[in-house]
Amino acid sequence: MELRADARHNRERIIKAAGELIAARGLDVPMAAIARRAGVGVATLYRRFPTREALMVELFHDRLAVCLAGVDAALEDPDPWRGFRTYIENLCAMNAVDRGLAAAFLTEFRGAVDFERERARAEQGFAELVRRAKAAGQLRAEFDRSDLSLILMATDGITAASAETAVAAARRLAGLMLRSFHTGPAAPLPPPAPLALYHLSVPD
Amino acid sequence: MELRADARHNRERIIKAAGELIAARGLDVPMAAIARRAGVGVATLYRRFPTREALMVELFHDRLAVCLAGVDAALEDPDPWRGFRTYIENLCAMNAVDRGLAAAFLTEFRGAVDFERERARAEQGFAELVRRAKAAGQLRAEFDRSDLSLILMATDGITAASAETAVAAARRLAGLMLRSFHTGPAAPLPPPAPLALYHLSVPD
DNA sequence: CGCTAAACGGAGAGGCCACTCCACTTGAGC
DNA sequence: GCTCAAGTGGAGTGGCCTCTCCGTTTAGCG
Repeated sequence: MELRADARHNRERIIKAAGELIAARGLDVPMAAIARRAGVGVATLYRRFPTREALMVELFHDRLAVCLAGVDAALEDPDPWRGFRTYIENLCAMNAVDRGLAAAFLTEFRGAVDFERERARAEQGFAELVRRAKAAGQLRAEFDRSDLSLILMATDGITAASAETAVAAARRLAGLMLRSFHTGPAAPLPPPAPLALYHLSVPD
Repeated sequence: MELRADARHNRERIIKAAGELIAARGLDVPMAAIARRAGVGVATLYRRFPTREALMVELFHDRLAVCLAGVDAALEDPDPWRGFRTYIENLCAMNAVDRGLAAAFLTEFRGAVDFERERARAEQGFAELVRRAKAAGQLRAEFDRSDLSLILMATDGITAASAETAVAAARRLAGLMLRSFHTGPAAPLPPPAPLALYHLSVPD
């Protein structure tokens, strides 16, 4: 069934608003906040996306497309290690900026078949990236598929803790990981990131 | 003012319950759940700890003591690198098991002076550990104070994502970090951890 | 235009949370 | 063992969240 023009318009505004909010504030932004930012009522939001999860699938779809594009770009690099490295670096950088990106890569949606197919494709491309870098003798054999998840989750932990310095910290983390997985001499590290502590005021 | 015997008893039960719950389920367990597990009413909990933060300070105190003890133990190791390495490894391992530990190290309590003093002491001890390991030429000069926070936050991200495999993943992460900061030849890595994806069911 | 199905928004139901109030119970000093 | 301040538990309050109901508005077709 075709959506009416105004409905289609609102749908796009919702997706845009949700994307911005999730990128900035994390996955658990209230639905009401999304609706407000999109300039629609909550009912409209729920009519278009019957559950919170449905909205997430839609959002993650775009993120996943970005990841996939990154893999393809990396595969075109004639230098397998450089391809691998810049892919990891970019992924970490994007993850630090958009707090919904890692989730797109890391959550399995039971029932969203086309989403799952696309993710499988991204994983396959990444596997090829890994294979080539290993074959070139630049990526240690120790690198495991699961290490990508490890890196992503670790970056998540950093961005969750300190949003301001997240990009710098994520960059440094990526540098550390890459150095550890690289066979060659240690590459220079991105500068340390001044990570702030959480603050808690304890009243008397 | 002295607490009555029953009150003191309940206070201890509350601390015990809160510690167990936070270790297992993270920092945001409901106060009611803590009270239930301690076998007391919520009012009792709040009478003893007027705010959630007050309870946290109490809990973090113990955790911090553990960290401090670890630093002292590490300082006694005649091999500075081994001291540094095992300290990081232990910290990551403990952090993977107790989801409140990193928070103890990473949150600043305005107004809880003795807590802050103790944390400063832990940081100082760690700085000495770093100094020695660097002086021995085993820890790269690149290691920065903030990198400890980085490691802790990264471990947090991993344990938050997948509790079951957290210890294995934390171990591997620690291995990766240490390898990256070590001057010598690459040490073997802990085995990869099979990180599960998040699951989200999307209804039709 | 005018009609109507489609789309809309806001009020509200229901759940979970932190935190409080108060009528009842009990430890411990005499 | 009496007394009563100290201690207690559970019901209640108000806030925030997800998701629904329903009276009103509007796009778009003839």
